[in-house]
Order: sequence, then structure tokens, then C-alpha cells
Amino acid sequence: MSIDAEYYLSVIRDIPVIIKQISDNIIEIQSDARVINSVLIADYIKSYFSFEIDANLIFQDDFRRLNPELYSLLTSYFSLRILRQDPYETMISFMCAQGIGMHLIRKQIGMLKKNYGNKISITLSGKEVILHSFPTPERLAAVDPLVLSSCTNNNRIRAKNIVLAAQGVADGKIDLQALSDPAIPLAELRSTLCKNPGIGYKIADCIALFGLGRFDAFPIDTHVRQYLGKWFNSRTALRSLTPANYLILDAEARTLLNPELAGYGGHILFHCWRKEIKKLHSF
DNA sequence: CCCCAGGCTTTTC
DNA sequence: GAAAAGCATGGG
Repeated sequence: MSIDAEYYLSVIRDIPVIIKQISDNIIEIQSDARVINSVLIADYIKSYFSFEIDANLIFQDDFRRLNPELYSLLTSYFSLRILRQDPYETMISFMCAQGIGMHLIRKQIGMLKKNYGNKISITLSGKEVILHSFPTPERLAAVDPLVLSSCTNNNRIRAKNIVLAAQGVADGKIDLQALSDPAIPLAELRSTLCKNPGIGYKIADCIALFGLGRFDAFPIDTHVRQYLGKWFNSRTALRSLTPANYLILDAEARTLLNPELAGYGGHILFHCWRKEIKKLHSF
């Protein structure tokens, strides 16, 4: 596998990690830690990068037969990984992602970490680099929403919703551990998450897909709607993305992709669409 | 100045 | 019930 840089500095569950490209198909994970979340780091990383998922399970023979040109375009994205990220961090992060561009989303999350996260020192090639962990629920729960709004693109409603969500996690009213039970039906999981202000269908599905390991969850945003229209001739995709149309598109996607891995496939399609068609480079 | 960006909520018909 | 308008800012 490969990453699109010489190395990445990352903080996984408060553990600083260096991800380095060694050769074309080999990356190396460096860390001083032996365990993450009480799991041996090697085992944790294996699960974190969801290495057990094979794109050929998602885009099966019928897909390949019906969409030969698209399939060949997609194959260079088959090594793309969906990370099993922390559910709370995923929830807050995607609450920052409503109707704005990627660089503004990254800016918001960066400010949240810098202003309210813990400093983490890491040594890289003999030089000290300061990283920031994601702020704890307790920390964000205690912030005045008006103050926090400087980190949320000056959107006070978003800041208030983030504080409410952090408070919910801190006091146990939002039990993300319980929601990580794979036996919970997807529709039920989504409606539970949507009870929180600031979380609609799309963000609920993102939390499920990226934070709860639910690779069957299929978030539909403006890009997904576009490729469903262009690549799969969906008539619904030509209409505005109302809640009703969202559910129709969700059902359509499950007829195109292996339903159990629809979201994983959607993410591969998403990045292929953004990079090949929209010519966007930011992730 | 327009529209669009990994949408959700409130108002209005 | 479903559509329309408001939220916020930066970039094309």
C-alpha cells in the first residue's frame, strides 16, 4: 500500500504515531507505545486500517460487467483504506462538515485540537514536533459555545451543538460504546444518532461508517449525489438532496454495490470522483 | 456578484 | 406532509 506523502504524523487514541513510506507497497508504523486501547499496537493498526476488506468483495462480477469503464478507473483506488476511528472524535469532526469546503473543515478541527487538545511531543529525525490530541468530551463540554464558535467557522449554532454532543458523551447520555454493537440495524443506528441536534442523515451515516466500523452505512453528500447521477444514471440524483430523496438514493446504492460494504464502496467512488472528475486534490 | 463546498434546522405553504 | 430560506466563510 502507499500514502501520498513521505510520512504522516498522526495521533491515534492519544498515541503519537509516525507513518512512513518505505517502498512502493510497504508502509512502516513507528511508535514508542506498545499498546493502543489495551490492544497490542500491531493488532490495533491491522484493524485500524481495515486490512481485511478487499475491494473485490465490494465491486463484484455484476458491477464489473455493467460498468466496465468505471471499474477500470476505480481499480487504482482499491487500496484505499477506511480507518476505524474513534467514534466520539468522528462525531465531533463530521459535525464541522456542513455545507463548507474541505479546507475549512480541516481548519476547524485543527483549531479545536490546538485550543482544547493536549500537547503531544514527538521526535522526528532528531527534531521535536508538537502535535495535539483531540480534545476530550469533558474538555469540550465545559467550553462556552460563544467562545467555541471561533473554532467552528463562527457558526454559533454548530458550536452549541458540539458542546451539547460533548456533554452527552461526557455524562453518558450518548453511549457510543453501546452504538458500536454491529447487531444494531443501520436504520435504528441512524435514527438514534439523528436525535442529537446538528446530526442529520448524512453525518449520522458518516459517524457509522468512519467511527463505528459500519461499512454498510452509505453517507450521501453533494459529491455522492453527483456521481450517482453521472455514473449510474440515477434520476433521483438530479433532484435536490431532501431527506426523502436521501433514502431513495441510499436504497439505489445498495442495488449497485454489495449492501454489506456499500459505504466502503461509496468511499472509493467518492475519492475517484473527486480526483478524476472534479480534479480536487485535498483529502 | 454568482455559485458551490463531505448539510441541518426552521419557516412556510 | 413537502419545498424554501437561513446559517457562515472562502475559493473559483
